[in-house]
Amino acid sequence: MKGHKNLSRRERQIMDIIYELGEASAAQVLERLPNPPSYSAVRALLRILEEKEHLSHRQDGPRYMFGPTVPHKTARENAIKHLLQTFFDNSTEKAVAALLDLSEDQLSEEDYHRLLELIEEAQKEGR
Amino acid sequence: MKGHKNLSRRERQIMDIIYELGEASAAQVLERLPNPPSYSAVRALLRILEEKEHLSHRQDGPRYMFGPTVPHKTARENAIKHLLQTFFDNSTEKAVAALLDLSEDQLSEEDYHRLLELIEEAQKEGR
DNA sequence: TTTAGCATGCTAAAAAATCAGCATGTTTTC
DNA sequence: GAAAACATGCTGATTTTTTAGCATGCTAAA
Repeated sequence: MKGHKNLSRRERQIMDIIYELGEASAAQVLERLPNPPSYSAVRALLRILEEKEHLSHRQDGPRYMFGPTVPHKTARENAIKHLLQTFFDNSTEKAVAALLDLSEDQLSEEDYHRLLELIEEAQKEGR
Repeated sequence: MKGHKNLSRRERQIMDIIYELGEASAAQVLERLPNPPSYSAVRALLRILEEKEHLSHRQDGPRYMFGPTVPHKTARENAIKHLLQTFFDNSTEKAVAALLDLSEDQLSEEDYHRLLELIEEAQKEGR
């Protein structure tokens, strides 16, 4: 019953923002929402997400800061799995290829070096 | 106004299924939907997605086969961009690392070899 | 301490999404 | 060729989502 799969449109948008920021206040979320609704509406959704246990909050001075219930790493993994299944036929290679293709222009010589090391290390550990 | 961002829950589930399969009939979609609704409901949603121009159909004998309007490659790229931004701080390296970490067990010696080649090639082309 | 600025909780209305049913047409099977 | 199986188009009702508004409390500044 859990997972991102059962979130509504707005709920998902909000979760994405919070994953991106790590944690966020209602105002921060509002700032980044496309077609932003009222401040009230955002708070209502945050409350709902908290009821569904996708978020929890801590008090930060006068305001609430909302963060994900699921650890960042877990959420990441789930997101990757879903991406692999939906678009890459569960092939790690295809995904890496697309990733490289997409960011080719922005990668420096050193970046490539680090990537090579990354793979060599993974290879060793795999033994 | 486009993009996956404005899709409702069911719409998104359906689009994911269709991206995964390439194209699909109403029956195929129904088979794979979590908490599957009626056949009628699925068809209604497919019609809506077609109105919004996320899908189009072709006749395949007696039935309709629905496929994405946006080319698979473009959809992929958008999905990756979104993932990078939401979970990886727009860092290709972090994403590759997570990808390797996730599928470590399933990668053979040869797979690693191909990955290395992939990166070396990208590096050359980048010059 | 009084006031202005924000914050929250709660509620109810408006809008959108989701669903199922019926009428109908076309293959396919017997 | 009749019937069963399966397809579509369309429509209207239900449910969920999304929204804004109001009452209230806390913080900080004048």
